[in-house]
Amino acid sequence: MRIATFNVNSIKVRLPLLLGWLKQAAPDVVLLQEIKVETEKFPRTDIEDAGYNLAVVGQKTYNGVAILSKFPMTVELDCLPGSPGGEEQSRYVEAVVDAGAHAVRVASIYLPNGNPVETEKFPYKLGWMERLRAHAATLLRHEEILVLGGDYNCCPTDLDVYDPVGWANDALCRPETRQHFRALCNLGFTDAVRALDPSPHLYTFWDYQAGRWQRDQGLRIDHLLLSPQAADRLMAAGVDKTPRGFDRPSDHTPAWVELAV
DNA sequence: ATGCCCCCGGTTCGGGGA
Repeated sequence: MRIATFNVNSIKVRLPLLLGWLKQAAPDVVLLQEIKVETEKFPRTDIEDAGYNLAVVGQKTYNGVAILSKFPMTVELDCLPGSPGGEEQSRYVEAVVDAGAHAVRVASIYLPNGNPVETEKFPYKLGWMERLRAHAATLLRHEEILVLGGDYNCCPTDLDVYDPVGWANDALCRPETRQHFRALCNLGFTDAVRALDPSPHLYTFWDYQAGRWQRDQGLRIDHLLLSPQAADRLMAAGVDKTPRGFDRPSDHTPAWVELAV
């Protein structure tokens, strides 16, 4: 089973690119972020015609996540548990994919950016990361094949940034952000892409500005975290850079894992 | 040093992204 995560930066604008990529890459499960559309306005039939079942948690203008699956799936959660005042931002959807002999639990995650760090946005991000860690700890007790994938808005180490010094005080690279990400991993998750490829320039995001893509000045912020049961089945993982080079691209490109399921 | 570019809503500009 191949599972990919892709921040599309607007499903409306990216629909042709996404459909072309789905046909070419043929992933079994796709975790989408930043669909930027209300649930009712998601281009459902286009995706279903491409052979995928759908779970959509949208909102107007910002955020929004979805799960595409060639296998039947059951939606389990449409927000991250533990929000103090209810969830107003669509950043989390979780489902169980029924692959016949095995069930695979997946979540599509759009973690808050957190900039500027001197505003309330940064503590909001860290609080969200703490809630994610708490929920992930609960999920691990099920001992399932589990994949938490998405845009984590976190560069785990300096190896994941084209200019670590310049980005040191950014919310994506701050020590607190990295500490929270490590705390999540240290529950027992495997950062699949990094586990199989220690090389630099393993980026998943390149800013539209300043020719960052052309210069390969990117960030690795999209991750697929595997439970021990999923990691034991890890066959391959990587970043598919091709969609970033297409016309009218997202600023992100997909990361993917292949599990022996 | 700053902004570059892109998307959104709904206008020709501001908010947000990372």
